[in-house]
Amino acid sequence: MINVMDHHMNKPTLDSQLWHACAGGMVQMPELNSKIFYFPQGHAEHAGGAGTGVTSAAGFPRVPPYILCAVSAVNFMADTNTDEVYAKIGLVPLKNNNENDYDNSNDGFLGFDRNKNDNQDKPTSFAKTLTQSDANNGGGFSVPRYCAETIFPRLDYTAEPPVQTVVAKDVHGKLWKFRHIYRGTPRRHLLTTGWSNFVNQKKLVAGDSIVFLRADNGDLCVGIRRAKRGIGRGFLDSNCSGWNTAVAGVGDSGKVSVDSVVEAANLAASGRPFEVVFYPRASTPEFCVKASTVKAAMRIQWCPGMRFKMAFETEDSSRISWFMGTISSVDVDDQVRWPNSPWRLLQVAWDEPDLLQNVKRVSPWLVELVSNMPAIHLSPFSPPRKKLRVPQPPDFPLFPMPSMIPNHIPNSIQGARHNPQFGFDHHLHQHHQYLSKIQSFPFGSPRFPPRSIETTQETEEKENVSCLLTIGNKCNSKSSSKDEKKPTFSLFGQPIFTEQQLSDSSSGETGSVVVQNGPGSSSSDEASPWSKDRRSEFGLETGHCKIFMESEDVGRTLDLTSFRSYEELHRKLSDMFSVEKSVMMNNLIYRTSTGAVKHTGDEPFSEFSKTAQRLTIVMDSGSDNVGV
Amino acid sequence: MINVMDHHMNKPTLDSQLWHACAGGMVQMPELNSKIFYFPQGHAEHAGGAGTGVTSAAGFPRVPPYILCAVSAVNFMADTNTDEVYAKIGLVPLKNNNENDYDNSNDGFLGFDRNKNDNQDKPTSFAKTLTQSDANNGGGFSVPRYCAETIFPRLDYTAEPPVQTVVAKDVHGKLWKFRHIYRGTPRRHLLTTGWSNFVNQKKLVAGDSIVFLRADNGDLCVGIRRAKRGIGRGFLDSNCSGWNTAVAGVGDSGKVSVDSVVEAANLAASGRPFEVVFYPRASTPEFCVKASTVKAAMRIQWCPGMRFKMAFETEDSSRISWFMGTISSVDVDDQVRWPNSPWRLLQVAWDEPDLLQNVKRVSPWLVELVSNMPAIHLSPFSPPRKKLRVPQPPDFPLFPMPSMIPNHIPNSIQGARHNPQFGFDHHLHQHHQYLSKIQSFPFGSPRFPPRSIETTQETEEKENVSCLLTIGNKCNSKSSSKDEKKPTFSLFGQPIFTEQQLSDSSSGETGSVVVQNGPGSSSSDEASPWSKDRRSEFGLETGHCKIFMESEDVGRTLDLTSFRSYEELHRKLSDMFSVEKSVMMNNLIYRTSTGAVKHTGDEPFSEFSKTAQRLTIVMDSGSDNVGV
DNA sequence: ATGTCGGCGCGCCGCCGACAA
DNA sequence: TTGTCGGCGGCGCGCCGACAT
Repeated sequence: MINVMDHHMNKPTLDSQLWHACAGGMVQMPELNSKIFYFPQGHAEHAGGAGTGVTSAAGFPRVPPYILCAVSAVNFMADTNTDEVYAKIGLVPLKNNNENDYDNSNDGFLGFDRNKNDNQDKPTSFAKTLTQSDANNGGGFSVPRYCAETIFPRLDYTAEPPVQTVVAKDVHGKLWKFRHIYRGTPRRHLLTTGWSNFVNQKKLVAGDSIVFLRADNGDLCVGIRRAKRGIGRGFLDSNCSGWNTAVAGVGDSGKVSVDSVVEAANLAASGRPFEVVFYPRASTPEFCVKASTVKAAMRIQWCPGMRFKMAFETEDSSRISWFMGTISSVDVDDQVRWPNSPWRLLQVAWDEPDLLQNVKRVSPWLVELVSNMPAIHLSPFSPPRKKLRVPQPPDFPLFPMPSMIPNHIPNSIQGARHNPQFGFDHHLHQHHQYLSKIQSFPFGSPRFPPRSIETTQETEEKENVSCLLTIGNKCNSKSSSKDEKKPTFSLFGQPIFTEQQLSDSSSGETGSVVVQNGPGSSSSDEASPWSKDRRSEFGLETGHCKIFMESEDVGRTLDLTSFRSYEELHRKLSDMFSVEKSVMMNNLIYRTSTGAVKHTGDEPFSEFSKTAQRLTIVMDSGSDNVGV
Repeated sequence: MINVMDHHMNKPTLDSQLWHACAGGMVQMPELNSKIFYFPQGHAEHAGGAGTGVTSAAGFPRVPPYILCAVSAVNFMADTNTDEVYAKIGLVPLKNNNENDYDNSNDGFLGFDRNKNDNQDKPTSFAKTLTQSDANNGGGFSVPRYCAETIFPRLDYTAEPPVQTVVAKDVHGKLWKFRHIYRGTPRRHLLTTGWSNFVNQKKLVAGDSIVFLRADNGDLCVGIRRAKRGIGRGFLDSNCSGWNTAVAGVGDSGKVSVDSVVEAANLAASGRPFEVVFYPRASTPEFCVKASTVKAAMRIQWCPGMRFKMAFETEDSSRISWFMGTISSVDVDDQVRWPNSPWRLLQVAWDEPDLLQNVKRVSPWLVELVSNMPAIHLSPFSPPRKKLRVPQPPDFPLFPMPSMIPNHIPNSIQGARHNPQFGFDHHLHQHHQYLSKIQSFPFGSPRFPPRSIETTQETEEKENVSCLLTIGNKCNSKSSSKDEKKPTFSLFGQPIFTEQQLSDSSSGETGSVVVQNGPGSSSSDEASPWSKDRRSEFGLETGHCKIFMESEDVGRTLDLTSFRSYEELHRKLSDMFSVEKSVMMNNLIYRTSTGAVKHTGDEPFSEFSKTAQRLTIVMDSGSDNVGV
C-alpha cells in the first residue's frame, strides 16, 4: 500500500485506490503529463474556504484567471494526524495558454474518470457513516451486510457463532485488528473487539465515515472521511488534547495557506513550475481542471433559461445525487478582480433551492445540459432524501479590488444587461463569442459533455460519453413532445413503458442504465451460449459482463455470477457508480441480453439469467411498480 | 503567577520563584543589567551536550572564548509540552572586554544568590522524587510530612479522616486539584484523587521530581523536574505517542540547536545584541557567568595540588552535595579551538572519583579553595550516599580545529610542561600571571570566594561571604596542626569537641552552621531578654533569628517559634540551604544564644530555647553521638 | 516517616440479545 | 437489514490499611 516515498515531505504516498475511496466519488485527479487549467481564483477559494475569515487579499498578485499547465507530478498523501487525504500536484505552466495543439497530448484523468474506457475495475469498497451506536455505545460497529459479504474475508458460517479477526491497513500502512462476529437475533455482522480502540485512536465521532476497501492485492484497507464540523474546517481548532496543533505552511493540518496560494499564483503567472495542494474533501471544486473539459464546456453557448443537472455528494458522502437547475444569468463572478474568468461563470436557480441555498454560482464544466423539461424530484415515493453536502462558496467576494480597472477587457460589451453588480450582463452567445475572440478558451470535449436536446437519447452505444448515470430525459430525443404521458426507456433500443407512467402525471423522472454481461462462470452455466468461443464480441474475460447505461457503454464490466442476490448486485452497482441509494434500490429494472427481465426483489436471484453478456438496467425513479 | 507576556515567542514568562524552584538549587541566573561573561564554548557544550553526537563544528565561527556582555533581558519560560523550565537571556556585548570599570555597575545575580544579602526569604518549596508507588501504583502520592505541613494548606485534623482538596498551579498557570488525605496506620499524608490524572497528563515516571511551592501571594504551585533519561537529552526522542516531536530551532522541545549557538556567537563576536537560551537542567554549567565571579576566580593563582570543593546536585535533584578534590593540572581545555579560554581550565582529581568519573575538567569559578587537608567522606556512618547527578562533559573534543593557530596568545609561555595534549602546561602562577598581563580577565570577588588556608575559619561574623555550607575544615585555621584528633567547632567562638572525635580517627569531616534567632514570639517568652527594646542588635522582626553558619552571617533569618519539632526545623534548614539530607538529619548540633544546646532528636522540642536571637548549628558529619 | 504490597470495591468499558424501525 | 437500548460481566483504576524499612 505504501509504495513511494515523497522526497519533498519525506512522507509516503498513498495507494491511489485507497486515496480515491477516501476522497469520494466526486473527485477526479488530473493524470500525470496531462494538461489542465489552473484557476488561482479557485485555489484561493480552496485555501480561504467558506467561513474561514479570509475576507481580503490586498497582497494577492495580479495573475491571469486561468493558466494552462502540464501535470508534472501527482502525489497522493494522507494527513499524519487526521488521515485526511490530500494531493500534491506538480504543475508546469505552458506557454501557449491558448492551447490549440492539445489534441495530441495526454490530458486524461486518473481515478474515477467517466471518459476513460479502461477496463480497470474500481476496487471493491464500501463507505458507511458512523451512527451514534457505532461511535459511542458499547464499542461495536454494525457492519452492513454488503460490506461484510463483499469486502471482508469470507466468514465461516458453520461455526457458532461465526467469528473471525479481520485485519485492515490504514492510509499510513498501520494494521488494525477487529473481531468480526455474526450474531444476534436477527443475525447481523458486527465489529467488536478492536473497534473501540480504533474509534478512540482515530478520534471518530458519529457522522464521520469509514471506508473499507479490498485492494487489488487482496489487502483489506480502511480509510476515514471526517464529517464536516460546522462552518469551515475548524476540526483541528477544537480543544482536542493530545493532538498536534497547527503546523505552519502547507501540509499536515495546515491545509492550504493563503500564502502558499499567492506563491503558487506568482510562480504560475511567471511561467515557473509550482506545486499545489488539494484537499478533495474541502467542499471546494477542483481548481485544476482537465483542459479539454474546460474547453468543451466553454464551447457551449451558455444562456439564461438553459436547463442543466449537476452532481453533488450526499451530506453523508455515501452517494452522489444529481440536481436539476436553470441558468439564471451568465456573467463573470468578479469582473474586477478576476476579469474574464470562467470560474463560477453561471448563476443558477435550483429546482430544489432549499437544499442548495449556498450554491449560487457554478463553473460551466461542472454542469451538464439536459432538456429544458420541467424537473421533478428523483424519488417522490422514497423516504425524505438525505441532506446534501454541497460546496459552500464564500458569501463575500474573493479578493475584491474595487479600484481596479479590468486590464484587457473592453467595457463596451454589446447586450450587457441587468447585472446588478457590474451594470452589464454577459449574454450567453456574446459571452462565448467574446471568450473565443479574446482567445480566452480553446475548445474540447467537456467532462460532462453537454448535450442538446437533439443528441440526448438515441446515440449509438459506442459513443465514448462521460455520463455516469443520466437522470432520465422525459422524452425520447426527437420524439419528445411536451404532453406525452408515456415516456419511453431505451432497452436495446426498444421503448419500455411503466405502469406508473401510464397512470401518472408528468411528474415521473426516469433514466436507464445498461449493464452488459460477459460469459457466466457459474458451474451450472458452463454450457451457456456465452462460452469462451463466443466471448469475442466484447473480448471480455470469463464471467464478466459489459455495463451499459442508457444504451451507452461506460467502459465497465462485472462478473454477474459473483452475486448471490439482487441485493448484492444492487449494492455493487450502487457503490460502483455512487448512485444515490434510495434511487438505486427502489427503482431499477434489470434486463439481460438473454432476455431475462427483473424488477427489484421480485423473485429469487437464481431465476435471473446469469448467462447474459450484457445487462440493461432501467431506472424509473418516479414509480415503484414497473411493468415490463 | 503568569504575569508577563514575552512578545518574542508570545509565551508567558514564569514566576521567578517557581522557575527557580524547578530549576534547582544550583542554578543562578544573571540579573537584569548586570554584566556577565558569555562563553561560546560553554554555549556549544550546552547545545551539543554529552552524547548527542555533535562531534564536529566545522562551520563554527572564529570567536573569542569569552565575551563581556550586559544582560538586557531575562525571561523565565517553561516548555509547553514538558513543563521544563528554561531561560531566554538577552545580551549586549560590551566594548571593553577588559572590563575595568565594572565595580560601578550592577553585576548581581537573581535567585539563590549566596552573595546577595537581601532578606528576601526563598519561598517555601519542596521537591520530591517520585517513587514507583507514586508513579505507578494505585494512583496515590505519598506526601512527605514536611511538605504537607509547611506547604499545603493547613489540614483540619479534627475531621475523621482529615481530608481536603488542594489546588496547585503549574508552570502554565493551569490549575490541578488533588484530594489530600491524612490516613493509614501509621498516619501519613497522601494525595489520592486527581494525582493519577496529573501523572498521566504530565507523563511522569518514577524518578521524575515534583516541586511544590507556596508562592508569596499564597498560591500553591507545582512544577516538574524530569529525570535524566539515559545519555544526553533523549527524552523527547522516545516513542511517546501524543507528544509533539521536535520543533526546529530554539525553543520548545528543540532545546538549543547548534545553529543557534553559531548565530549567537557570531552576533556576540561582532558586538551586536543577541539572545541565548539556557536550560538549567541540561547538566551543563552556565555559560553566562557573572563577570565579577569570573574575574575573582581568575585572580587566584591556580596550581596543581590545590585542594578545593565543588557543589553538585544529587542525582535525584533533592539536595546539593559538596565534593572535595585536588587540582591535578591547569591548562587550557582546547588550546587550538579556544585559545586562552578559562572554560574548564582545571583538570581535577576527586576524593571520590567513582562518583564523578565524568567530571575531568571544571571551570575555576565553580570551585572553592579549601585547606589542603586530606579529604574524607561527609557521612561515613550514614547510609550509602545517593548517587550524584553531575555534569557529563562530552568525551570528545568540542569543535576541534587542530590546524588553527591561536590568534592572540603567544605560544611561548614559560613553564609550560607535561601537558600531554599540547606539550605544555599552564603552571598555576604563570597562568595567572599570563592572564593578568594579557588582560584576559579583570578581577573581582568570585562566586565562591576562594579562601586560602589563612583566612578560612575565624573571620568575623559580618563578613559577607558566599558560603552556604562549608564542609568542615578539619582544623581551626591557624591552629590547625596535622595530628590533632580533636578538631574544634566554632560555637560563639568557643571550640566544641565531640565524643566521636575524641575517640575516632582523623576521618571525621566536620563543619559548622550558626543560626541566630530574633526575639521569640511564643507567648511564654514575651518577657525574654530578646524583647523588642533589645532587638536593635540585629534589627530583626519579631520572631526571627539571624542565621549564622560557621560563625558567618549568611544573611538569612528564621522564626524559630514557628517550628513544632526538631524535624520541622531540620527540614526547613535542610531545604533552605539545600544541604544533603543525610548530612543534615544525622549530624547537627544546635546551640542558641540563650545557651540551649541540642543534638538531633535528643529531647522534646519544647525544652529547646525559642527565645534565642541567634542559633548556632554545628555539623559533624563524622559522628552520630556528639557531646556538648 | 514513608515505600510497597495485597485487598477490594466500584465504575465503566464493551459484549450480548432484544427489540423496533 | 440495522440502529438503539438495557443487561451484565469482567477488568482495571484507584482507595485502603498492613507491614516493613
